[in-house]
Amino acid sequence: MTPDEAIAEQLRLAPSVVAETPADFAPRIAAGLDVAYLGDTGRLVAAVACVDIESGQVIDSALVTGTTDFPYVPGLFAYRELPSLIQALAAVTTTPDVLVCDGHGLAHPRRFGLACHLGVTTGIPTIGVGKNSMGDHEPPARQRGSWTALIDGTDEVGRALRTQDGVKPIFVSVGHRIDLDTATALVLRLSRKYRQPETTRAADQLCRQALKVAESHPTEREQRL
DNA sequence: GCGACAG
DNA sequence: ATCTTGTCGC
Repeated sequence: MTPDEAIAEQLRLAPSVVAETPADFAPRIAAGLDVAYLGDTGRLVAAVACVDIESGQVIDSALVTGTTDFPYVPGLFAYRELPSLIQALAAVTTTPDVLVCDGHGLAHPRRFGLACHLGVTTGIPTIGVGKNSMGDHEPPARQRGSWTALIDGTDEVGRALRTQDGVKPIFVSVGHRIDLDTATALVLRLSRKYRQPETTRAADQLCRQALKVAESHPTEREQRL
């Protein structure tokens, strides 16, 4: 698929995002998803970490190695990462109640970031969490839990959320089947001690760990060179 | 036209 | 994302 085709697909899928929380939503397990890359080889590692929301402990996880041919294009992360993330999700034995993804949801130029794509594809309530924003926002108050609106044009596409006192905010947006208030509250709850939620931290750690293993495991073709 | 631009 | 040591602070 070309970038132009990907953009067309995003525009086609964007209307299927549901920004409302199911009536029976009472999440017990949140899954964090992340990807790490091996240089510019196109090889990557995708991780899913299932976290018990109440205790904050990792109860299950999965790792997958894969490759990508799609280039890095801001706004088109899904076409780089989604296939591997779906595989990692399939490899986990636990069924998460909500996904917390590395990257924005509705806080996206076409209102269809990675978190929306992941949510619409899986049907699971999904939240987008980014470390950087594209939209405008006022800095939230210094205290943990304070937030300001994240604006793109005239739309409120997400929130700049302060997860720890005096720490740089993270950016929360709706992925699918959740509302912004619920998403914000859950991300804050998952961010117990650090800037990022435990879900993201756990998935990130798994990826880095796996990267080291992969580096010591050259591909067959690389061995012949 | 030019720069900026989630991971 | 990734390349990278020490260092300032709670």
